[in-house]
Amino acid sequence: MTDKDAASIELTAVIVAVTGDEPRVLTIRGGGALPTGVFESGHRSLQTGLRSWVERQTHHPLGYIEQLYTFADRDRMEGGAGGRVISISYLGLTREGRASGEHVPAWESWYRYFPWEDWRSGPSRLVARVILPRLRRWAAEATDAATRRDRARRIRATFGTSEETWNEELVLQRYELLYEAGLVPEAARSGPRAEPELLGRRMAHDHRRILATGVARLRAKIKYRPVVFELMPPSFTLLQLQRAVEALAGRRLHKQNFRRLIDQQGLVEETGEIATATGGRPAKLFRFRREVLLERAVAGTKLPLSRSA
Amino acid sequence: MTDKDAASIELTAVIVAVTGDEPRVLTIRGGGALPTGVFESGHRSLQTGLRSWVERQTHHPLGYIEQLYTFADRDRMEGGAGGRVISISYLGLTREGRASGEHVPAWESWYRYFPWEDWRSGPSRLVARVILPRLRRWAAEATDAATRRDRARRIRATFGTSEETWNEELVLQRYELLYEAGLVPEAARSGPRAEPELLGRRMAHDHRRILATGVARLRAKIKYRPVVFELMPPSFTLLQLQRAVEALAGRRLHKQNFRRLIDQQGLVEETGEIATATGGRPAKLFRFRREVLLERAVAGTKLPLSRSA
DNA sequence: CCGAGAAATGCTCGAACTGAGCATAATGGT
DNA sequence: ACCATTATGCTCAGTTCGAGCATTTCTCGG
Repeated sequence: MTDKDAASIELTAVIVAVTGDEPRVLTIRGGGALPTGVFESGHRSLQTGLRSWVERQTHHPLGYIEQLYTFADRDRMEGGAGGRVISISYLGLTREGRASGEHVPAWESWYRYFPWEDWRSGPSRLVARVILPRLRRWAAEATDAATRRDRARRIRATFGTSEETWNEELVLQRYELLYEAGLVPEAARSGPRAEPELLGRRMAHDHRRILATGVARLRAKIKYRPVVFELMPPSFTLLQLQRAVEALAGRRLHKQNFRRLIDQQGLVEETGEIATATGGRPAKLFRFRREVLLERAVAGTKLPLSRSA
Repeated sequence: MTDKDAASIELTAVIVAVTGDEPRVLTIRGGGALPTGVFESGHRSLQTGLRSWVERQTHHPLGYIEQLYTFADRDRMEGGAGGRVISISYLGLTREGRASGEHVPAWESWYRYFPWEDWRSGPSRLVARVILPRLRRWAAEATDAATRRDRARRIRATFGTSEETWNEELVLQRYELLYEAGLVPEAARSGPRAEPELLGRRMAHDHRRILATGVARLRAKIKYRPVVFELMPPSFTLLQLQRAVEALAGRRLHKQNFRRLIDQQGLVEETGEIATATGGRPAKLFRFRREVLLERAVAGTKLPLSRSA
């Protein structure tokens, strides 16, 4: 390779936990950035490089990890030193611990960065009162009629038109639409707006985009893989489990049906113990049946297979 | 960044088409490698870099593209020149065209690389007669009892025990298991075996692993996104469509139910024309309703949502 | 001790979806 | 005209899914 084409590899982590019914993400610099570090020649693999960075910066051990996405078209060549930056991001799940370190690590609710993504108390008022009006203005101000129609369509596709059509997985598409419409601070060329954090707290570089990617991936994944359990304590009540899923999905679930779903899947077993007072009738405690991760690689088909010939 | 930590970025493409009821992948060097190139400082983005490489090497235009995975722990530092290689892979879908170029591009059936993945004519005989016996021997030869049990479990989990438990999505896991068991040539330290290509043709570097990743991703994706249509001609019969899906999934589908599924989803519309003689009664021709890609971001939930409060 | 409030659990019911397969309709070939 | 082959329509029963009623068990304020 020639020096000209060499790149520096940056590892960025989206580490998620759920505490107090809130989905949290591990941040540094007082919530302004995700844990990040350079992939060094001494690291054995991407994963080990990432683990060592996160642990160095936050003193927090990681559990489950999966690769998220690799970004390269990021437009910051500030230093001018030449050479581009490739950013490889990972999604990690863990239970919140006490993070510490010189980089001021902290667990922040991810809704602080995407306040419009929380529909747990019904349709987001922020979407209805602020975002949609502004987006519609943006759509209307296009000079080209085709562009206007296309913008309107994208607004409809990503933000839906009602609680039934809201699709909680489109986190990234929504963020990118807001970005394109110039409604998030990262996109504004001018100085800070007069509305601090109304449309979510900004983060350094493209970290908010990476976070959106992580949230979207996790919201999709909880539907077909038993990953929520990575975020739960060793034993928990079914309501606690439901609250964790709701925190991630940003939506309320039907209690009885949620329970039916869980035990149909045989993912948990009773510990035999009872949760002391949770406000009403005491609840049975359950634990995750880790064996299922080994038994079945899970996931069912959706194709109409035909029986053997 | 210090020079020591700089890396060269390699782009690798898994380009897929379906022709003659076979899933094909675009290769170079006579089928021995995937189209690859260095991500140069002149490329605007990863995607454009990839497109330019593939088009230069194969003279073939690309349609749909998505990022697959980023590999770094590849163990070839042959040149010793220092600096590592990061390999960013992409999955592309297109219709087969005449590829050409100095690199000898060619469309190869992907089952040439993974012959055990084709179950369209019932349970793979290769799996039953060759693979499972060898894997079981490998499992049995472990000295540690726990290792033996674990190997047996992994064999069961990835290869299943019958046609009903075969999971076509586990392409990567199966390849990696075979690799670990030393059954694929890439893993063998010694020279070529006496069984040319019995367990699939080998490819340069880790290209077969990348291909496995692509096949797995595509097999998963056809179930929840209308991506097959990227591989179809402008108009087609429902049987052609079914054969394409079967080619990708490596399994036979139930004809009537497949049709029901397709039109329930409203993905196609009649062109009004009739296919001339396909061996039996003439079939209606259909076209993909591209609008659906815009309308719905698709995908349904699986969470038991509760109605508005 | 009594009644209200909050949760935990059990169950039911009808609508929608799925897996399998029977039956009939068109064509080309022998 | 009969056969092989593919296209299409429809049926039927088993399962899954969305909603919601009914009961059970605790805690807490009076």
